Amino acid sequence: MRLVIARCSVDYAGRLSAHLPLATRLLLVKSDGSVLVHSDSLSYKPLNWMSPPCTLAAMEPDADQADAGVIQIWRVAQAKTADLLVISIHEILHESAHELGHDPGLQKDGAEHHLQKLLAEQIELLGDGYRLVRREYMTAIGPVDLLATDAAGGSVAVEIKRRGDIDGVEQLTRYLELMNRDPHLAPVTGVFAAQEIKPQARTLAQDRGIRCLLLDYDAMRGMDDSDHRLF
Amino acid sequence: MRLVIARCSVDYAGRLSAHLPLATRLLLVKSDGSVLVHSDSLSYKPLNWMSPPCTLAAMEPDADQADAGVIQIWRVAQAKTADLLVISIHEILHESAHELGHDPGLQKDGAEHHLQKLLAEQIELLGDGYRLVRREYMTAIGPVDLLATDAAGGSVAVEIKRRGDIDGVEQLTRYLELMNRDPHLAPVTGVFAAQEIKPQARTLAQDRGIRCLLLDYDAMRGMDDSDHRLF
DNA sequence: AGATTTATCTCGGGT
DNA sequence: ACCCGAGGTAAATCT
Repeated sequence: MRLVIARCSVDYAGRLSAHLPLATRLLLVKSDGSVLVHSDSLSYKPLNWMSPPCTLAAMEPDADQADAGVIQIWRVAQAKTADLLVISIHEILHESAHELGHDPGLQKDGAEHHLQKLLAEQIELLGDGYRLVRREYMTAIGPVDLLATDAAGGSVAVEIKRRGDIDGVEQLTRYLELMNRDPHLAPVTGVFAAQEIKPQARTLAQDRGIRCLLLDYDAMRGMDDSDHRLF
Repeated sequence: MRLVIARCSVDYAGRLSAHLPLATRLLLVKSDGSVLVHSDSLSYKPLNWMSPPCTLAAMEPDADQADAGVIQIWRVAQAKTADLLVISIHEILHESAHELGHDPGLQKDGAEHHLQKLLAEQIELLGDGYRLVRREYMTAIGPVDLLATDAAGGSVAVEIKRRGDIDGVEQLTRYLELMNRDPHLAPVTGVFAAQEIKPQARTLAQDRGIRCLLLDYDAMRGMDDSDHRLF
């Protein structure tokens, strides 16, 4: 990622044509080549930008442009469409480059993780006498979301999804098959917990003796006060 | 504007709750207090953000957080709603602040101007024998987009819009009324040219003897080579 | 992969 | 002030 603070003007020609007069702005060049032009205020979205895939070419200004005070031209072209972003740089006030690495962050599995955390804290939602053994219980083929014990002390594997689909049931089935080979755990029963369970998934689960549990996210959040005392 | 490259995790609690695991990201603090969290790829929009008006408070981590490697906590609170963004900073790799000044903002009317320029160059789209008199022909109540003459030498006033609406027809009607009082110009006929003309506008125009002309922006751009030699 | 729906939508214009 | 619709919509989800 490259950060450049520069006095520049910007022209965009594509689905519409737009122009940004000369001013000091942040130019943000991401590692995929995309470019964002940000001002110091108003809104999370850039004044102008180019989405990947695109190519950035830094060019020398021609005589006219140099006379007008331009020291460098950035030409950002979309790979597929004819969209073109041209940044005329008059002065560079700051420039730095940084290696950020890949970002693991997706808020999607954040929600699923949150659901997992909430159900771990409210394990009684599985039924009376249930107790949590551990979250992310590791097996040879991957972590089971929750491992618990029922009132009789039997092992229970819980797979948590935001939307329960057939492949979620298949996944849990593989875990159960493996875990039931372990004499320390067996017999292990399964619970398929999700905010929404598709009819096909429910049918498949019932056919395999897996219990389905609908989760009420809002109610679970309401029970949990950690949202209100977040740090 | 403050730029911070930091290893951090992010929690957002508001209309939804989301979590970003520990990774290196760009934290962008604008002068209005708003905060943007950007990763190095994918999308022009931040992974997470807080819109103004909001307040940013930098806090010391508590004992547990310090043990987990947190060196600073940013707490960004929305002024009106209960939205809260918490950034747990583990390491700061870069930090700089910059004074950008006010941004004059985006000129979006560029499309209409571009359309005017293209139609002026391709005035034959109005019909055979048409010739351009001038762009932005000045009248007492404002400039008419194009003034032309038809094959018979009669005056033609052209109003250009991106989306042709009723008020565009009204505007042209006022121009025509005024110009037809000028013995040097009269009689003046009207052409309402737009990429898209609303049915109501078309009906009104026809009722007033104004001709409607649909403009094919892409075709007109294709005819014009100045797009290809933009800089 | 293409179509459809959502969004902490944003942003403007009109009433 | 609220309502409505477009967006260089972008991005997630469904088929």
